[in-house]
Amino acid sequence: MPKSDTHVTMRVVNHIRSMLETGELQPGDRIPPERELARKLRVSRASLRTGIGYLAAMGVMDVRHGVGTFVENGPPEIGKSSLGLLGALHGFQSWQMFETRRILESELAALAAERGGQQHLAAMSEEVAEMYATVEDPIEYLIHDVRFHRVIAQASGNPILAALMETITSALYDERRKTAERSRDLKQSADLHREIYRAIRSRDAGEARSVMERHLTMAQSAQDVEAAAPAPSPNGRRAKAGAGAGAGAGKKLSASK
Amino acid sequence: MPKSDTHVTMRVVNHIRSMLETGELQPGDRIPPERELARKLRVSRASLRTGIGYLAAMGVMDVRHGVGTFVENGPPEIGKSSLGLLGALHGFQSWQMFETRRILESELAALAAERGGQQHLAAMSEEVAEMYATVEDPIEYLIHDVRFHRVIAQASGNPILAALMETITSALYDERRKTAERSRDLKQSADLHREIYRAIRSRDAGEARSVMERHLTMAQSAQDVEAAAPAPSPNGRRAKAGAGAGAGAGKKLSASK
DNA sequence: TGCAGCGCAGAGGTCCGACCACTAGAATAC
DNA sequence: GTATTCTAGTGGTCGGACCTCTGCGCTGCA
Repeated sequence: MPKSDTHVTMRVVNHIRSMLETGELQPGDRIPPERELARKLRVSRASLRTGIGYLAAMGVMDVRHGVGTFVENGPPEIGKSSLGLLGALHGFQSWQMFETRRILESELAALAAERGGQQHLAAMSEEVAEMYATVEDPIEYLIHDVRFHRVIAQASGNPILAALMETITSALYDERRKTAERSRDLKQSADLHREIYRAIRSRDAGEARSVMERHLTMAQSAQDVEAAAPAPSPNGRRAKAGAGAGAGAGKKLSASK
Repeated sequence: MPKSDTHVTMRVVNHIRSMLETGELQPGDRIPPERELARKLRVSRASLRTGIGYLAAMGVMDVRHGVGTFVENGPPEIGKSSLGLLGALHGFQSWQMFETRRILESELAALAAERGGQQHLAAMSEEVAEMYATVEDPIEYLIHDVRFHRVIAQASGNPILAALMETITSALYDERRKTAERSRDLKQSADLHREIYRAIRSRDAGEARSVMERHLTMAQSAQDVEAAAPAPSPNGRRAKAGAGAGAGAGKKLSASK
């Protein structure tokens, strides 16, 4: 962190922070224009922008060119866009991301079984049905797959865990999407999701956890196999394979919103 | 985030990013002075600083006033300083953080039991001994407590999980420190840590997981009690404000650097 | 009346050039 | 030899000009 409490830019961050804590600023709210706010806080516009940029980088603010700056409204995200950079820097491996995901989601499923409400169960059921309906369309299938897992995260009642899962998942998303196009056995995958749903519905936390773990373990090995296999000719994209000493982990994950 | 590929500031981020991926920049390396780099990239110094600020906010760069800008060298950190802001924004609850920590650390302990090396076991043993030696000094004890958990995280062999744990832990650190001063039963705590160590040493993943979970559950309830009972300063809101001129998220905790 | 298009106002994005503040190491004084 | 001061270099802040984007009211044609 390049800031301390003596830095001018920190004055901005602290100001916004306190406004957040006192509820003076609510999610979705718009903050005053930069020029105006800068005058009010007695800082230059440049410094103000530094502070806002810091907050934006952390997913607290949402800056829209030509429109204004708003307090982030969507679900919490923790370092979502940073994982790619960090991965390149520290050489995160694909298996480490999968392992993390497996752990998080397994516990998420267990918690969902304990705390999930009717609306969550209904949403899960819906997504499972959609998965069965799209077993022939990998792209569409993936959408419902992601949504299913997201509902579970919400059902867990722990937004922090949900945010962490979202972080990992989005980093893995690009790779998943590449292999998704040639996925097989979506029927089998849908069956597993259905099993997870049933375990959660019957409030069986242990079962939910173990089935989720089985599902993700299978998904990982499936993807490993498909990623290692030579990329099909019609698809120009090259599977990443094991690059030598380079960072072998998440490369390009979307940073746009 | 507020950037897309057309933005000038993104050119900076992408440039650094690619230098990271190709290994042209290594952790600890210093990047050229702002004025020079700005000229080289054909962007203004202001834009360059915006990009660097973005990277710094994510823990990729380390900017030191009067010295230079470096590629972060220490262990990976994911959104460490952001959790406080996000918490204020989305209203994270203390129990949610504890729950997350319990889950992460339990699995971390299990993985450490499976993969921990001799050096990790030695370090754990060391910290346990130090804990016993400082049962009368809560402040000192806490240092070794934190270090013990950190060693386990390293021993897990999964830097992503370790980084997530660090994120949660540092967010809890402030509260922990406050109650630490009036902690009792440190002997009992040390005993539990010793149990964890022994489980890991004997490669008993299940035992390590369950003891760790027990430890953290106890720690949570202990802190809840202590935080609720003696309230020197009655403020209705979450403990956070107060003391120093600058609150800020967890800062002085890192060991290396 | 309907609506496609123009144009303006306001917001963020970029740039410049000057100056301030901090750090580390060299130069100096004791 | 050690303590102090000076200085070069680097990030931090400033303010003010100008660019670009977005939203929306106004215009003008069908």
